[in-house]
Amino acid sequence: MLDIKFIRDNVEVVRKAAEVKGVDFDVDTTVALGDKVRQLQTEVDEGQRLRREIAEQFKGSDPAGREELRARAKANDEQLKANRAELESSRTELRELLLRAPNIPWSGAPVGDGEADNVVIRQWGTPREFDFTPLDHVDLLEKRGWADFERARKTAGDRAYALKTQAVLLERALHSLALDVLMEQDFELVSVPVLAQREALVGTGFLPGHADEIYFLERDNVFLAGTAEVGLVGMASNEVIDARQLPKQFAGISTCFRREVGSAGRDVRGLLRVHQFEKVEQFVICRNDVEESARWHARLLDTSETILRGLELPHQVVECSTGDMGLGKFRMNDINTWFPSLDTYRETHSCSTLHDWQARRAGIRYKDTDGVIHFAHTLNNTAVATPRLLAALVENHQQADGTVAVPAVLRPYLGGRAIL
RNA sequence: GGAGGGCUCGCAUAGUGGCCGAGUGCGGCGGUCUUGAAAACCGCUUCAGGUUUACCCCUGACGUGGGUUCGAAUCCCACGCCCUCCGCCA
Repeated sequence: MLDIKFIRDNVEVVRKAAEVKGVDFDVDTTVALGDKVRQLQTEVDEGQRLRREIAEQFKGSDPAGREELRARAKANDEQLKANRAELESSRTELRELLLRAPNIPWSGAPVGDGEADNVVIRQWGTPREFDFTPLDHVDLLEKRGWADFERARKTAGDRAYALKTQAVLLERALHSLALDVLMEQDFELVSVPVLAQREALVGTGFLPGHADEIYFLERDNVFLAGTAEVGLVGMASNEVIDARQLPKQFAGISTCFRREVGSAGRDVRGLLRVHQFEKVEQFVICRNDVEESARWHARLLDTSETILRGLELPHQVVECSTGDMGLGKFRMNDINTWFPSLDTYRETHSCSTLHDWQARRAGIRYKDTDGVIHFAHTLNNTAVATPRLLAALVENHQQADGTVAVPAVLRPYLGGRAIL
């Protein structure tokens, strides 16, 4: 969400942002509606002032005066009621528009329509040369008895999976590693609720606009969150934080649910794209300062890269283009990890800076040392998301006999074993 | 699911139709005093919208929404949430 005042003062900047992000946003209508709301607000304020004035005169008036005051109050109330109703509907309409206002993207982001325009900005490691024919993760996991897809589908339907035996431990090891790395960096560990009310999803920016991608439990009027970010934003929402408590760093761990309707038929094999997965998410609330949030962006990205280096997984960091980054992002960097079976890098992490776009929706504010209240900046990045990363791990570290070499950083979580 | 109690300024509370956007205590912030600290004393201490360079000023909010009234924290209705007990349950 953008401030209506900002839009009013930066019409062309906003228009341009909508254009490069490929989103439909009517700047002129929004500004006009904003002016209308302002006008109505002034009228309502005046009507209410008059109402008060009449009430105050009432006590000191004689019976005839009181009759007159009653009549004046009645006439004023009718006008006031009409204005109020119009103000409320206009406000609602304005908010609907503002919720679809694009954040202004970073000037360094490649301008383009989508993923194809993303640019690789750095790379770590080189894809391994196998001296045997490597299996893809599905074959490998099934060969070892580490996953059962077919039976899982009996329960959960398409894209379902069940991890078994060593894969269960390996998945937990990945999350434990992520939590430990983040804890060392003073992130507060939070296991967040995954049931989310509509407001929490509006606050994060997933609604309106991405309703199709989110599971909704109609009977209870709740959604299933697609990321711990929802829970973390929800927990911070509508609060004023003491500036001295910033930055707030959270490591949110949760199960994540995604309908994947837009990707029907894509990545249907194995663990690449599933409806339910486990993720440790980095989330930061910091001051409304573009330099500070830029530093945090770099740091969140570095933490994920560090984890991947520790896991000895070749990966690329990508600068996402304006068309790929989404409505609310200022800047987005994906990390794509090498998948031998696909002969390509696939997204395993996504690091985003939202400036105050999200904080404004969710009402995340802080009181500065001078007493002024500001909307905060928020950022998020994946630390570890399984089973996709698990699939990359077993594919990259498989050996000819079907065993999997365990990177040194994971061994402490697996009883010291070097091979599974 | 059943029964009862409750929702007021960070916390605890006062306030049953105008003198209440709201008192008191605690906490927090600033100051006086002090070598420093504590104590004591003084002052400040919710958020949002409009207007404004700023100050000021105006308006709204006592869980939410409606109603009664010239006037509602206070009366009425509906809803939400919290707590306690019973039942069920990981």
